[in-house]
Amino acid sequence: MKPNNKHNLKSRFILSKHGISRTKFRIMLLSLFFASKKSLLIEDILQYFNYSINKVTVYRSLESFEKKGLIHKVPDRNNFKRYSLCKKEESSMVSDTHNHGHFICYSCNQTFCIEDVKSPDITYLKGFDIKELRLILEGYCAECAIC
Amino acid sequence: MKPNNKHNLKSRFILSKHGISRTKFRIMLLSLFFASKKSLLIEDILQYFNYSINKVTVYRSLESFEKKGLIHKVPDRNNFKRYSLCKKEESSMVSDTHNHGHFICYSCNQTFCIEDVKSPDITYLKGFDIKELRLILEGYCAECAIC
DNA sequence: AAAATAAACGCAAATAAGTTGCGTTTTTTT
DNA sequence: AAAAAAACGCAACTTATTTGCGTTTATTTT
Repeated sequence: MKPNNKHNLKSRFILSKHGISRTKFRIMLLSLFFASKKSLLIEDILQYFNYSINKVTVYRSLESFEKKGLIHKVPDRNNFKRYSLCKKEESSMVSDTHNHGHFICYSCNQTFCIEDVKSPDITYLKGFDIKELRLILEGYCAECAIC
Repeated sequence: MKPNNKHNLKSRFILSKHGISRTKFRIMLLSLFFASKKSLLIEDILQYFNYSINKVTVYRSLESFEKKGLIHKVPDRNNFKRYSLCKKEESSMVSDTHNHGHFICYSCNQTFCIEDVKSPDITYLKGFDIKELRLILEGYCAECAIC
C-alpha cells in the first residue's frame, strides 16, 4: 500500500509533536511506515526511494525516529536490522524497561508488535533484575499460513 | 574459570560425537565455552587466544558449532553477536522450531539459557504459524544485582 | 602405519553495514 | 527576513563478516 495524503498529514503531525524537522524526506519516510505494515530493512527504504536518498540520511532519520519512540529496531533471524513502526506511538524511549515483542512473517515481512510481554517465570531467575526484554517470533502470519 | 582437563576431555568427546575435527584450537575453544558461563563475543575469543588465532578460523569454528547445535547465537542489545553454550547439548539444529531464550547480564555477561519458552497467548496471533521464538532478557543477574 | 581423503587453517582480499566529519541546504525560531 | 538549529549529501573511515585458495592437520582407508 502506497502512502496517501492521510499518512502524509499524520506524519507531519507526529514529526512536529516529537520535535523532528519536517523535511520532505522524513515526512515521506514516516508515511511509508504508516502505509506499510511491514518492517523495513535499510535496503527496502533505499530501494523505495530509488536510491535517490543518501543512506547516511536514512540511518540518521531512523535513529531519530527510534530515539523518539516512533519505530523499533527488530533484529531478524539473520541479524539484519529491521525497523518497525510502534503500535502505540510511544511518548519516548526514556522509560528504562522495555517489554517489547515482535512477530515477523517469513513470507510477507509484515511485522506485528506485541505489547507488554511478560518475562517467563523461571525459578533460577529469582533475584535477577531484568531491565529489558526482547521477544521475536517468526513464522507465517495468518494470511501467509494458508498459502 | 579456566578450562581444565575435564573440559578438555568433554570437548573431545562432544566434537567427535558431532563429527567435528578435533583440532587443537577447536578443542580449546569448546573447552573455553565449558569453562565460562559467559556468552562470548568474537572479540573475547580472539583476546583469550592472544590474537594468535586467525579470526576467520574463529568464525568458521563457531559456525560449525552452531550448525551442530552446540552453541547459540544471541544478539545483544547492541546487536553484537554473542555466542553461548547450549544448556542441553542439542542433537542438532534440524528441528524446525526453536523456542529459545537467553538472559544476558549487563555487568558480568553471564548468559543463562531459558529452555522451552512459551509464546505469549495473544489473540491476534491466532492462525499464525510460529516457527521460531527468540527471547532475550537483559539486566543484572542475582550476583551483580546486589552490588 | 602409510597413503588417500576430508576437514580445518591462515592469509589476503572482497563485501557489507554502519559511522564520522564537514561544508551546504532546509527548516524552525526569533 | 535574519539568525539559529536541524537535516542533508558526499567522501572517507571503521568494523564485521565472507570468500577463495594454497597449505596444514586430522580422519579414514588400505
